[in-house]
Amino acid sequence: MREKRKKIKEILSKSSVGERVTAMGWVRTKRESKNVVFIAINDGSTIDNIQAVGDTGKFDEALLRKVNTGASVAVTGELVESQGAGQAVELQAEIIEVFGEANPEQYPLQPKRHSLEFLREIAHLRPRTNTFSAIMRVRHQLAFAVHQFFHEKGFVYINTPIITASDAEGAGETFKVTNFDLEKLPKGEDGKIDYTQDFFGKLTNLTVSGQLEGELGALALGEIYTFGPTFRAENSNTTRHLAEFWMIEPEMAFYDLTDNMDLAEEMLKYLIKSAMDNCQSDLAFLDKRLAEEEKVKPQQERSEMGLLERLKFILENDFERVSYSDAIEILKRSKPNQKKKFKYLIEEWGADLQSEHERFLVEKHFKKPVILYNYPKDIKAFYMYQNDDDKTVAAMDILFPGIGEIIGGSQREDRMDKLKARMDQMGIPSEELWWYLDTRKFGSVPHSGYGLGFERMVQFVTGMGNIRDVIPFPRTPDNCEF
RNA sequence: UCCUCAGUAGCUCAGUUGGUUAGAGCAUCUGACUGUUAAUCAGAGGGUCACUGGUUCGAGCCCAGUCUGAGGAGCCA
Repeated sequence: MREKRKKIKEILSKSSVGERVTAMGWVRTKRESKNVVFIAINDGSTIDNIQAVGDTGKFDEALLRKVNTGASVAVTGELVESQGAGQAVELQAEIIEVFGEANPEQYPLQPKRHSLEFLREIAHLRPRTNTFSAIMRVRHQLAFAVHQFFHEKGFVYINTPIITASDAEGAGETFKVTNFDLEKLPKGEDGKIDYTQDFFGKLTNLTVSGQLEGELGALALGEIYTFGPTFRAENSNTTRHLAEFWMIEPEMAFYDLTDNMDLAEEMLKYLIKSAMDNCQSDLAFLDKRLAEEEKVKPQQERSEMGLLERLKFILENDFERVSYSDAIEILKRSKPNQKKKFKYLIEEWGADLQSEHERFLVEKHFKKPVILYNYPKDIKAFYMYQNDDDKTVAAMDILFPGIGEIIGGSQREDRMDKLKARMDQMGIPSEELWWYLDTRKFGSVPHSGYGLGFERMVQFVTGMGNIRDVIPFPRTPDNCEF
């Protein structure tokens, strides 16, 4: 008879020698010699495997033949002190049951190192690897910590719509939402598609940001946040872009830009600390993984700090806060600019900062996270608060080493006349956003908010170089498998 | 979308100046082994050299196109 199943994490941390337990999970490796068989089992509850040991003679040969890498099993037996090195305790197997076999000639995951590119092609199985199960557990911890952080601060979690009609946010290309028969689109007399016949009676798309609706919440509940999926139909093929990603967007009434930066920095540190406190074994594994990956790289490309070191460094240091104008001065005087090493040279105030400039500031100049604020209004969105200098808006971007922009936010323009004027200037149809403008018409208050790309955060904490490896099933141009 | 690089066994890769029958490690299978840690040792099987066309007496290698992947850029979180 088997015992009630215990998770391997519990067995390894809470069970004591002499206890009879049942572990269930997937076989990582089986090592067999004449008299003894060792089975490493993992159930996803922890990065660590439990080693089951069995006397070969006690088990049916046909049964043992089914116990291969990838097979799912239940093993019952006494927890004993391990005779071998590598683990403190092991399971002395009395009963071995096989739930599902995994044909070793066909099962793609071998007990060896696989490339991340190969694992991406088998995304349905990759959570069974050490690396991906560790990433997924850290991802969970970070998501949980997001809710915990805002909850502790009295923020209200609101769900903003995923289908929206406003096309005015200007945050990139959208995916259309329709129930039209695409083979037979209804057309008006002018030959254009007649959206009044569509499901919502107008053109709709998947959300590119919950911010505008989030502001509505903040201007009633005080402090809110959203945490939901976001969709961008940009044809971006980079290590930090997805067509479908998760974004955290807090929005706070009575916060100015400084309050906004303070909150963002505190939140990022809270999330990192939460992962470090609760995912020690996973982060230790990822730290080692990254170190091994770096070893192969040429000296120049190696990062100065290991993963854990880097995370600790973030916790212990204040982010550098630099105005856009100061950043431009620093860049102008910088070596790569003087020696014309930048692809885009910084010549005058007003230039948009390219990745190479952001990387220089974060990775070379300050060597720590940087918050850039007060950007030229012409390179930023219509809803940002217009500063008195008439040139800049109260925007802020938080830049992280290796990731680039992890947070983008601003104090919002709360003055109706200023907002309306800016919308007209930038060609944003204010009729469509009548509900947004209403919040400025009735009881407007200073308020701020920002957006955190969740996957970029997971990337930073896990040390993964490609954003496609920190989401279970990545959606990118030309790829919607699984 | 643009630029660069790559595609050879299930996986990771080597393959010389274009020259006979395409190689290794791991994985798999068979056997050996009294406690292994990605076990070890011996042997075996495994290939549309991404695809299409071209050059050549001869192409994995050269040329053109296509597809796929990666890195970078732009866009951004």
